[in-house]
Amino acid sequence: MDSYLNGHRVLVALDCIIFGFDGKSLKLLLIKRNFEPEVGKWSLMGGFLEENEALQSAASRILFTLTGLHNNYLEQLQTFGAVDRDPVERTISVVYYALVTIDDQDPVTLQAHNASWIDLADKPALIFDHDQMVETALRQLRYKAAMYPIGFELLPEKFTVPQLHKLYEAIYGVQLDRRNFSRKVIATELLRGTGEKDETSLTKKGQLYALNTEKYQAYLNGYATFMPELAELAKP
Amino acid sequence: MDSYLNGHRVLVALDCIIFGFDGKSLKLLLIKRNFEPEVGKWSLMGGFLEENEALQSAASRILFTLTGLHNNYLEQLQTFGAVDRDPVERTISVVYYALVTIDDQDPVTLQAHNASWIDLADKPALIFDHDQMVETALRQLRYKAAMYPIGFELLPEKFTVPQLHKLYEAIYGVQLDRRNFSRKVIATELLRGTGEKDETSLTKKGQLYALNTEKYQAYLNGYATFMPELAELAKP
DNA sequence: TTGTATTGTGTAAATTTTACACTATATATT
DNA sequence: AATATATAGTGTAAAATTTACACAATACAA
Repeated sequence: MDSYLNGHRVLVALDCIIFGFDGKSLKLLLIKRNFEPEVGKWSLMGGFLEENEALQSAASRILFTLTGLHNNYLEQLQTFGAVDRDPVERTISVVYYALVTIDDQDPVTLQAHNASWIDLADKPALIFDHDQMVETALRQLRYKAAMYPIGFELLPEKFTVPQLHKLYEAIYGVQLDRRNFSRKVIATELLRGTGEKDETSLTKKGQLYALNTEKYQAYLNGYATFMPELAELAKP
Repeated sequence: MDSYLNGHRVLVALDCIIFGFDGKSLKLLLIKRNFEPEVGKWSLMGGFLEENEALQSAASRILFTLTGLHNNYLEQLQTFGAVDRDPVERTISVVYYALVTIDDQDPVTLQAHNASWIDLADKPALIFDHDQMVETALRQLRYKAAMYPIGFELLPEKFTVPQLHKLYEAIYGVQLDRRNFSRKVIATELLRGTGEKDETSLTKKGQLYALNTEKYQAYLNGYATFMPELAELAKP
């Protein structure tokens, strides 16, 4: 068998939801389009699947193009396939979401693509079905960040427990008791004390921790659930 | 803008994991292929996306073709996009999973496709990346069935609590305390007593319940989490 | 030195989960 | 008809977890 005859072949788009955290709120990397179609409107970063390119590689390429970053957390979310989702031509879009550290960005690359970090709360309306993609991605992030400690992917290498606490409040949009949260995180044994303190603080300086990478891998492989009670917040 | 020039267009396959429950164990509807490629081997039911057809509609069509059923629980799982996943031609496959009641099947349609219900524990090796699809689907089913009461989609209209209990044990592959499970399910208010009893039982006949559809909708919309503690069993 | 903001530790009440004893119903067997 | 066996259904207490909040420690500014 050489090929499937009579098959209908379609253009495969990829769109990427890029999450970041600035210490206060959850952010999205969005682009104000300086190209067709829908020039002037806001959208996710996207592209098309190329010949001899795996989906995951294509998503990785698109993320790299915009941010200059490799090896970030990048996971497939879902594929959007309404017939008229793109008025230009029938496409399906395979959507990925990425977690990146905002500081690691190359500002020149960002500016070249007319991209900026937007507070999730201030998100403008996006083109096509991109709003729905963001909604789905946030739900998936909430689920994954409860089951696995992937939130760390949004923080710099060294961080304090209060920073982690603010991150999780931002992800779930709720208040979490600071003291109970701290104890729970410490109990996971995911943190390795560095002995350093957060010198940027204006008040009491918190202890800086780094990720215990072995434990982290164990958690990713299902060794235990990171914060099971948060999974309930990943609902419609 | 009339079309995207220079874009690479690919064949979009769809594959469908169909779960069923026979009262004892979780089953998969698999086909022993009587057509090319990979004739004679086991695989999931699949097909190709057609022109002017939404992904969800295509999945629904494929499910209907095999089972004669409409309006089943059918949810998109993930898209598989390795370059060489199909040796015949480069394709990507959008995978859906369905929950159906085994009794509702049309045996003639099943036989025409050479399809049979196989115990999940006895699953033969499948073609291409279909084994991986099944593994991912089972994980997703475990997650969803913990958060939302979708397990009911696998049971007949009227069922007893012990039947539901056996179903959940089959889904998660663990023993769940019969008595605690029963109380927890009753507490969800998802069950409406019918006053009838399970006459097929050889010993004490259990009370037959039906689903409270309003509550069911509420749970699907995030009103509450069905069985949060089971979510932890949805891990690699 | 005092006031304010934040970090970090202690602890008890409330809730949920877990484990298991016991009763009830139906059929088969003696 | 009595007894044995299997499954359905109810009760309850111990264990574990979650939640709520008191209090102490650190850093800087006024």
